[in-house]
Amino acid sequence: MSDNPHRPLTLRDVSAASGVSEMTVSRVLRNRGDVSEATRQKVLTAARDLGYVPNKIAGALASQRVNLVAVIIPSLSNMVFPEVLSGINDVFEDSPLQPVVGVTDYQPEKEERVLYEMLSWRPSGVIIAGLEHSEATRAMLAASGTPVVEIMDTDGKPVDSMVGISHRRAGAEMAKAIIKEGYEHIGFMGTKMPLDRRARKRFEGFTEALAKAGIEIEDRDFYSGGSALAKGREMTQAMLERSPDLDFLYYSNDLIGAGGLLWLIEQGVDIPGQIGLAGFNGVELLQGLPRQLATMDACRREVGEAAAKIILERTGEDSSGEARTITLTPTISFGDTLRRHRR
Amino acid sequence: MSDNPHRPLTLRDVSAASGVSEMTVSRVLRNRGDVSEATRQKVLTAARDLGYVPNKIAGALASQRVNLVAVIIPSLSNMVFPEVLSGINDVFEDSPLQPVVGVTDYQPEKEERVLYEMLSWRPSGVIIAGLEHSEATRAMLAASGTPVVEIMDTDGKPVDSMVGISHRRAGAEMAKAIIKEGYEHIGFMGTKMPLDRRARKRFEGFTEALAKAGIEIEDRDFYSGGSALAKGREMTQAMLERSPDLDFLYYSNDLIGAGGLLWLIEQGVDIPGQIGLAGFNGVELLQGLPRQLATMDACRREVGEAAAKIILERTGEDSSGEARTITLTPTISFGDTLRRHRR
DNA sequence: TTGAAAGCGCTAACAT
DNA sequence: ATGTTAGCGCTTTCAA
Repeated sequence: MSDNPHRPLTLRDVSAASGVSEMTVSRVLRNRGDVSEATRQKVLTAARDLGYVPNKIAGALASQRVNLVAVIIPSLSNMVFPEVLSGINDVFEDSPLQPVVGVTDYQPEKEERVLYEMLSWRPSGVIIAGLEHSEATRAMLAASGTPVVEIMDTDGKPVDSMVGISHRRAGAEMAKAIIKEGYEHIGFMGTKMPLDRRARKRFEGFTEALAKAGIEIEDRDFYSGGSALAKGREMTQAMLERSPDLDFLYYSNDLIGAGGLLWLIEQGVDIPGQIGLAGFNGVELLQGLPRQLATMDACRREVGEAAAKIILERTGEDSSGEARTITLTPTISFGDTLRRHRR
Repeated sequence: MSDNPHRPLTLRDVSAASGVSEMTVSRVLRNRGDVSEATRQKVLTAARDLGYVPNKIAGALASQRVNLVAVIIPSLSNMVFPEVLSGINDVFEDSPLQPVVGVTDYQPEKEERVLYEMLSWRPSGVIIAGLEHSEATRAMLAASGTPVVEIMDTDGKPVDSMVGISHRRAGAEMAKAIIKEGYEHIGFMGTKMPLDRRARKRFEGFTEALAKAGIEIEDRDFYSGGSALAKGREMTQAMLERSPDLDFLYYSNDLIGAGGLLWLIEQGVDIPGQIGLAGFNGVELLQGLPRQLATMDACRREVGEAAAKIILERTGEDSSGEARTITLTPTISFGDTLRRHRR
């Protein structure tokens, strides 16, 4: 109750227990330099017996090397980012690097705080979602002295490297496909998230491409909160009551699209004849619906992998590679809700 | 190209720029001790102008205090853990603590590695999923000298604190509800994951409760990989072809249950009259299906919140509170697939 | 192959 | 209210 009952073990303890200098113990534990097999075993045994866990805080301070990579994303509840993370994880799996995740809830101020907090641990790299950041955030990224990869979007100028798709172009491609299939009366549904810049870019690309074909969106609606599937249902019903002439519904994400799809099936609507549908993201989870929703893959896993690889290559011994830009190309999957031939 | 072109800033730089001692700069930046408003401003201005970001590695080493909490979970791709995380995040939101997430993919050896890695950063607390760990993992947890909360399960003996539900009991409760509603010919479908101990405990609780009523599971099947919704569909079809007399299907998770539900609806099966269905998890995402699947909430968010609160209270100035056990009680939601009255 | 000394950037503890 | 000194636990560098 008086003296430290549980002082954490240090190299010194292992050194004492094994009769080997701290320095040599350190070498053994890091597999650095030449150590005789005999002392090696002595040290390893002592460390194991004591249950010694090295202190990376001290190690990092002394060596000026940190194996942490900051990963900053807007959300986890959203199917998309976990998949990016899993791509990152896979690439770092057999490297010394370790991702540390921070979540911003799509709030620029929170992004700023989270980044500051993470930079204070002097990570070896930063992977951050999006290209739009506060002035201060951009300044911190630029001054961080560590490779930065902005992901998920390539419509803009990165601080350093970037990996993603063009959401403008994704929206435009979908618009072209819809037009090509002969649909003309188009409605749009999305989330009420002014801060989701990527969704907005998609929408802009979409409307611009329609405009070029002389088509305008005839109805639109935005939701926030609640279960996406249920919202998709409700919004679809409401929109079709309001605008019964629509022949195509473009949803900003697959989940609300699926809700709409389920409702339309129940109503006995002919899909994709009477009404066509498309979502966005290529959510694998939805394979197994009565019909496959048309969608466009956001290349989430590939984005994560590519970003992690960039950090890896710019962190290696040689290091200092150039800033890179990788633009992935999403492909449309037509599913059963976007017909392939004109009527 | 020769001299450090980008030496990270230190307190010393801020000290020099502001003409205030390092110690006082440190005090200002941490809001500790009395500092005159005048010097305070000088320091803050200098720090901001330089773009100084404190080095927490050095800070942590010097103060022997780390505001990191290790959170170790099996998976992110699975709807359930992100929700636990978000509960944890919320509680830590306005505290100095910061969660750091590690993923084990349900592999005990990976759990061991991840824990070791995280303990080497000397976190202020550990939140780890499950009660079953390797010998070495338990030893590390016990010796960590930091509060440990094992979450999601309370069927077993914790190293320190635990928060969760009894999966045995959850399985048993569902069995009782099914029996009470008059179903007698029961099939089970789940994931082929011997390492998901919680799913297994649910299954055991389920079969034991059935056995007490003299009922045995008449068919069972397990899947791995692929889209859960699609698998639920396929397995359900296969099982009913094999065992056409079944009148109830219990699924180990909501997603495969939803797949089964969709298929049965398409087949025009009378639900819950001819066949009843239930899943597990209370996945909010599924609100919006044509029918609401009966399920049982795993209290994911609450578990995360409670665990974070335990860490918080045991980390506070007073600290050292006792180990705690919190058993949450999941409730059945009957939805539209588990009838409320006997035929 | 092994060891000794110095110091990473910060904060605790003690002056003043 | 501010400054000084020592040292956190490790690694780097240099010496033996």
